[in-house]
Amino acid sequence: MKVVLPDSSELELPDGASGLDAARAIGPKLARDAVLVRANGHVQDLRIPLEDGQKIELVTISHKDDPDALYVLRHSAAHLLAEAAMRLYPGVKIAIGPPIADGFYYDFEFPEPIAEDELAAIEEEMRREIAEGREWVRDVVPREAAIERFRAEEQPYKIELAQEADEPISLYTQGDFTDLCRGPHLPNASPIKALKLMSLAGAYWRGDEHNKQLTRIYGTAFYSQADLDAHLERLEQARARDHRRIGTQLDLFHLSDRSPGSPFWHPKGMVIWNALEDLRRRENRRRGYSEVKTPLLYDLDTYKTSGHYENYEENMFFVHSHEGEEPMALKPMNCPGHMLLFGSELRSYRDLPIRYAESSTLHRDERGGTLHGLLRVKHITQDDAHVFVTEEQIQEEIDGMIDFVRYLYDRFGVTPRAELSTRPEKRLGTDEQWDRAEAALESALQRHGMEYVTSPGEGTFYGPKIDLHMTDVLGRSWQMGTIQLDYQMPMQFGLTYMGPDNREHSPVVIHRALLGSLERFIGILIEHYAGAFPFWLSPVQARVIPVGEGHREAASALRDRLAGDGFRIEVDERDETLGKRIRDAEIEKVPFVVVYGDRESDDVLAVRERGGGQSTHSLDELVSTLRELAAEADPP
RNA sequence: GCCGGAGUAGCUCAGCUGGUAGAGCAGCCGCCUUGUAAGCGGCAGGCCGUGGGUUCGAGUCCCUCCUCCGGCUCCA
Repeated sequence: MKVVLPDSSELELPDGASGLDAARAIGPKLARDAVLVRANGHVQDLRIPLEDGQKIELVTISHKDDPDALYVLRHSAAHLLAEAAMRLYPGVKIAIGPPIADGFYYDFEFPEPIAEDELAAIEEEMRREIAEGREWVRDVVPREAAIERFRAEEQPYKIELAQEADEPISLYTQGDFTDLCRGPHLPNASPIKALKLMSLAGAYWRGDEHNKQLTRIYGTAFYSQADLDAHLERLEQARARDHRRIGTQLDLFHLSDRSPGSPFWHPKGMVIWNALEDLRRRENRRRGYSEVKTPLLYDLDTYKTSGHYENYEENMFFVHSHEGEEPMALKPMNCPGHMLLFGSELRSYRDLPIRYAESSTLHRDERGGTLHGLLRVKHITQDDAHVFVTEEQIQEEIDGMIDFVRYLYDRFGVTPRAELSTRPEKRLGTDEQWDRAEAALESALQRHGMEYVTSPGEGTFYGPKIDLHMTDVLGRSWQMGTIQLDYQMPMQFGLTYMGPDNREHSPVVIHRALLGSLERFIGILIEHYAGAFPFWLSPVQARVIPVGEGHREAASALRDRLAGDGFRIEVDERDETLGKRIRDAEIEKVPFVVVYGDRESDDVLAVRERGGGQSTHSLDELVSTLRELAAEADPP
């Protein structure tokens, strides 16, 4: 048979030859260094027979940054981990151990719980395995043989997996350890030049909290120690951008045991908060939204009608009044209030769409262990709105919202990942309604050139939705905005409008938060900018530093002049050296520093930009520069 | 909620196997009078998260609870 190499040349091989055979046919070095083969673009174990006419590409240890090469390396490292665990902890049950974005993990059920300081010994054992020259042997066996084998080894999780795996079942053996595995794997362990076990965590079998909790060991591996070092360095740098750290450093907010999950916003943090509120309010007004304010507390009947009492009760705060028997509950969402508001008057089709916007505070009693800085809080402020439309208006309305999304996120130079979630199996409404609703969402995404992934079946029971996601500095994905079509809640509240046919119709409601929660959005922004906010968002936009005591008056006058133009200006007249005050301004990421001494006047100002660039400008020039930058808040 | 880790000065962190708490930065007070990323000296600052236990003695060991961190689950 023949296979085609990347340079389009053909290689003649005996029938049944594997990727490894192909490598050997080309040269001994390639045979030694190859880690996997891509056959017609698909990652494949080197031991699997190639097929006639396949285009093959041999990937070697020199492709150390190739995602597939790292994947195989880490997958094999996971098997070494399992082998080490089996040797050090007799009786351990092994579950699954895949490679992941930055490494790998393996889930175990240990006879006794293990502690983090035991990882070092396991890691040492893994190194020993590598030093001993582990090789992987691939076997393909019938299901029953695999089950029999794992039954003999008393590995219940593997038995369960073998019962479900597609036949034929492949097994990989290294040393005296055999694992049920799809592969591919390295031919041998020698390419694993650097590895590190990172952490220990609990993880439920099959990701279901009703199942037993297993112990997960996370690790990572690379083709070189330098790559591992670089990876650890990247993690360290990411920690420096963590919004929790920057929030403290820049005096933006703090969190307290006195009210877990509820940030205390400091004056400087409030500047950013208010800038976002201004943006939200101004754009809402431009786009036909009406701002409303609805109560924070409602009686239980309201939540029973909305369905929250039944479906969301464990996340709600209940409060007792001295009056009345039943508790009230703090709203976890604005929708019930907006339903009641809509229902408070008789509505005509001529009134629609009605767009209620509100950014009041929501409270959600999140499960312990899930809170995270500003990114997961109990005190939530959304740029929320509920839009009541007729079915015919859905398309246009969604289209406007996607345009709105683009406008908002472009302000910050970020691109959220959009996810379209379509009809789940359990759902309300007719197929025709779902067809139209999904089409409306999809076509709006397409029209605005938004990239998106579709998640079939992930919509809510009451309608499809578009979610917007962003990634934090630790690589975790967070939901930001959401646009959800809802046919049900208006009906639950008995909402109607009078149609042109003089009959009552149910409106469709679109739940929509575009930035999502302001808390979360600001958290992501802090990390995105690493605290160096663009001028229009900067808590302090310029700091004036008088060189000596004699310049304080002039510096204050300059501050007053610029503040009078609406800029946020401080004077740093502390009794510190100029160098120290410059340094502090840099650390605080102040966009402009104006040094004022004997050489300066209104005609000649010494302006230092964040990062170090220096220039001289007249006051008028400076003001017009600042004006231009401030206008970024509201571009045409 | 679950697994693992951790709570020491405003912040970042030391404090080995139990013997009465320490640094840097910040703060305050002086000196210096500053020209583009840390001038010098001094002072003050702690219920060692909470409650209990072991011990002659607990920041240190054990238990409870709270909170935080990394995961898992959850996240209309």
